[in-house]
Formats: sequence, structure tokens, C-alpha cells
Amino acid sequence: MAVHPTRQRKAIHQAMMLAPGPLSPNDILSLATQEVPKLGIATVYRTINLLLEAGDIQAVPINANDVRYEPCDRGHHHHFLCRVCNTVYDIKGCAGQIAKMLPADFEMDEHEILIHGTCAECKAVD
Amino acid sequence: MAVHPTRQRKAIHQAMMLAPGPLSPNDILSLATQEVPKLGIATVYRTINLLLEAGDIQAVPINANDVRYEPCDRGHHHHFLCRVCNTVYDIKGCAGQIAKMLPADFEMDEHEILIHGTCAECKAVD
DNA sequence: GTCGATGCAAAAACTTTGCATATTC
DNA sequence: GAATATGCAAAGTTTTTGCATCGAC
Repeated sequence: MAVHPTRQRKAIHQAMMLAPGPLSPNDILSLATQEVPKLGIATVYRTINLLLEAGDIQAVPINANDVRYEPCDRGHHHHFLCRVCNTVYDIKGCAGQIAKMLPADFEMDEHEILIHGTCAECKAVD
Repeated sequence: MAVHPTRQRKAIHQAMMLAPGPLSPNDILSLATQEVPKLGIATVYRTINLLLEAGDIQAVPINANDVRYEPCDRGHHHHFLCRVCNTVYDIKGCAGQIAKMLPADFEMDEHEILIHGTCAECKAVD
């Protein structure tokens, strides 16, 4: 990571690296607190903003009042929100033909796909 | 609309119907205030929540701290966020192959695509 | 010892709620 | 006149900021 690695920042970065998909600030706090018990939410937000500016992580908007963050180094992928357990998973692969959807003279830089449904684990349970 | 149509609610509903894409609560307030000058933000939020519960509108998460809302009756479509003017446009059509991206045993209900780029108007200006 | 990072608490921003007044039928 | 909706202001939340202290070199 580009920012000075302290114990706190390592724990925050670690939490995001190990997760199967993007995490909310609170998820990050919960996970990183296991490593650094006195960690405060302000440090989580400050670190998120540093990592965003450094281009190391990106925001993934999931819902009203639900943004999650993930490392940028995972390659092109998309997301799956399980409506049962509320986990967001990374999904490899990509739909084709995205650029063809655009009206004339619209120029595409990037695209995000969010799939809603039920994950394998939750489907097995019910 | 399913809820009792008052002047305020009509103006709020109208603003969303006429827009080229989803609007933020503040967008809605600005537009509807032209019709009902003393409209308060609380009424906007209350109306948004009523319409959400009634299933007449849906939330479109765009960014960290940026949710917008749109009528549900527009048929299947996706969204385009212009990085210059920050407008979100509806995009007709849909990429194929979305379900094929899923890992085994994941079940898809719906999907959303958000394209980032520059809209025709902003591209013409620069 | 200097410099930057942290925690706590206060502030700002965003959203919801309470309540007295206003509006609709 | 009863019932519901509104505006304003207060209360909740979420995120950011200020500041004194702590920690790393």
C-alpha cells in the first residue's frame, strides 16, 4: 500500500484483502478490531479515504446507505449481493456487449454489474 | 401513484417522471420546489419512502453517499453516470450472458449495470 | 525530538421522527 | 369535523474534523 503502514492500517488493509468481496466500514472495523482492539471508526474512515485517493481501493455502491470497499488489484470482476446473508461476493467474468447499449455519442470508461440473488450457501440452507 | 396525491406528492412524482434518469433527494427537492415553493426536505424523504414501500419507485445506488430514485414503470433498463455533469441517464437494452457469470449454485434474481463515462452533451462541450 | 498517526469527542451532513398547524374530503 | 399531510425543529445516523496524546524513526 502507498500509505505509511502502521499496525492499524495493516489490519484494515488485511481485512479487505482477505474478504471474499467488498466490505462496509463497519465490517472493516469489526474485522480489524480483532487485530487492533482499540481501533476507532475514525481511523477506518481516514484509512479508507487515504486508500481511495491512492487508488488502492475503490467504492462499490450496493444500496441506499450501503457502500462497501475493495482493493483495486483484483482484476476486472463484478459483484453478487446475496439477499439472504447480505454478503457481496466477487464474480469473475464479464458480460459482453456493454458498449453497444450506449446511445450515440456517449462514451464509456468503465462499467459495474451488480447481481442480486441467493448465494450457494444460503440456497443450501433453506 | 398508490399514495394519496397531494400537491406536494404530485410535484415530487412529476419531477421523477420527467427526469431522464434517477434523481437524488436533493434533485427532487430542487425540481419540486419550482412547483411548490415551501416544500420541505422531510416531505421529500417521506414521499420517497412511501413510494418505495408501495413499489412505485426504486433506489439506484450510484456512489458512496449518492443514492437516486426512479419510477419502477420504465421497463428493464440500465444506467449511465456522466463523470462530467454527474447526471445519471437511463439506458435501454441489456447485455446478454449475465447469468453465465455466476458460480455454480448461485441463483440470480435481478441485475443492475452502471456505466461510467461522458455523455453526448458533455463530450460536445469539451 | 520531530513528524505523522491515533483515539476520542465534537461537528457536519444526511435521514427520520414528533408535534402543532394546515389541508382535504 | 375527522383524518391525513405538511413544515419546522429536534433526534438519529453516518462520516469528517480538531486536537491532545501516542508511536515510529
